[in-house]
Amino acid sequence: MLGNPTRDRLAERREASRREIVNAAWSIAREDGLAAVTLREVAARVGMRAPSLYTHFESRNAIFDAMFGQAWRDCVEHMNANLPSTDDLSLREFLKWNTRTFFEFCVSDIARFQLMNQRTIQGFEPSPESYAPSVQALERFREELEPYGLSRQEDIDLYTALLGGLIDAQLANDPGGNRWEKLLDRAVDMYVDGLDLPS
Amino acid sequence: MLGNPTRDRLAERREASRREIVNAAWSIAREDGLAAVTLREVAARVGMRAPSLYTHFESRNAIFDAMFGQAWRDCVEHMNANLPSTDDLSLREFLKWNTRTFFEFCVSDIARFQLMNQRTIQGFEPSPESYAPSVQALERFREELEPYGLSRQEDIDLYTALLGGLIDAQLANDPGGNRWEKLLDRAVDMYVDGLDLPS
DNA sequence: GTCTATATACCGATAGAC
DNA sequence: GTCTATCGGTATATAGAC
Repeated sequence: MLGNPTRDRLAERREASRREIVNAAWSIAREDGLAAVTLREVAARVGMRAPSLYTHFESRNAIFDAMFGQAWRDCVEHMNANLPSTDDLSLREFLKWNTRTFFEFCVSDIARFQLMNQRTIQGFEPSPESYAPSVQALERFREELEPYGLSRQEDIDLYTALLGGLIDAQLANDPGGNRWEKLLDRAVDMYVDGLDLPS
Repeated sequence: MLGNPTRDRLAERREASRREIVNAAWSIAREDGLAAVTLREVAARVGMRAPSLYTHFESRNAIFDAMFGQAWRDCVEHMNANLPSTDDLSLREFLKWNTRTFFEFCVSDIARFQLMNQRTIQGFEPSPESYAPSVQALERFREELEPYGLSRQEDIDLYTALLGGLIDAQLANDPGGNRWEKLLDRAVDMYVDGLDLPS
């Protein structure tokens, strides 16, 4: 039955409705936080009543699940869209690029960051499908570090803690500012200088 | 009227009730998270009905406020109780002590850490009185760094981001484990080596 | 696919008796 | 100071008409 035009149109409309619902959920989350994403409010923004959402999502958490997957796909896309012009970077230069690009993606949308990296919605666990893009992003990062000889788990753990700490501090203590953003290059220099890479 | 024995006993009983309520709230938070701290559940654990709590606290957030203040007072106390045996420490040694001691305090109680350092309860803002101990803790930390010549805001910001990132990573990705705990000394070495202190 | 109506289960907070 | 009773609101989710 693949290629049946009627079914294609139906599938398209169905997918469009899901997209519209997810977009409405994002707009609420950005304005009033993730907790404010209620079925009533989402439905109101797409011109529906709350129960109608169950036609498109099986639960409220299923909406968060779609948002979670999209956030990480967007993150990968954002990294791809901002690749350095040359691929002949030193480790230091690569990490500075990675740090700044990921930092800016996270800081530009607090609600998205909370959904991606914190556990702010109780009872929500991303499904394996939605979790996949985040695993892919981390795996790709590891592969990019490999040529530099940076493959020890402790080295990578220290970097992720440092990067996460900078993002957290910026969002928690100076949202909209640049108090920690301006420390990014220095932080990477400090990190790289402290590395003891295997020959 | 100070020293009136009747009034003293009443004040003591009143304070004991408040303590009991706060303790019940902590036990709920540790077991099921901060969001599970409802007036009904707190009341049940102290053998009351929910409305009776209003005799001791003017609102649910007032309970969180008391918890917030207590958490930071306990933090200061924990740091004091674990002071190094000698006060003749190098900056490196001092920061290693500070990092480990604060890290262990935070990691030992996730709910408390979330209340202290994250914004997980919407609509809750600590009162000035409850906020005071946290300001005091940070101010004291700055004073302890001063003799080492470490007083630039960027230097301190980088340290707080690093420390917070390590704690966050530990709690989020390896709760109960030591994957980031074992990186603490290395992180401080990296940080101190990267400092450029003014003569 | 969307609706109305409702089920079910909570929540924080208040009034007023005792 | 604690209680019962309740207010007024929230939420997710389901049943069944259209």
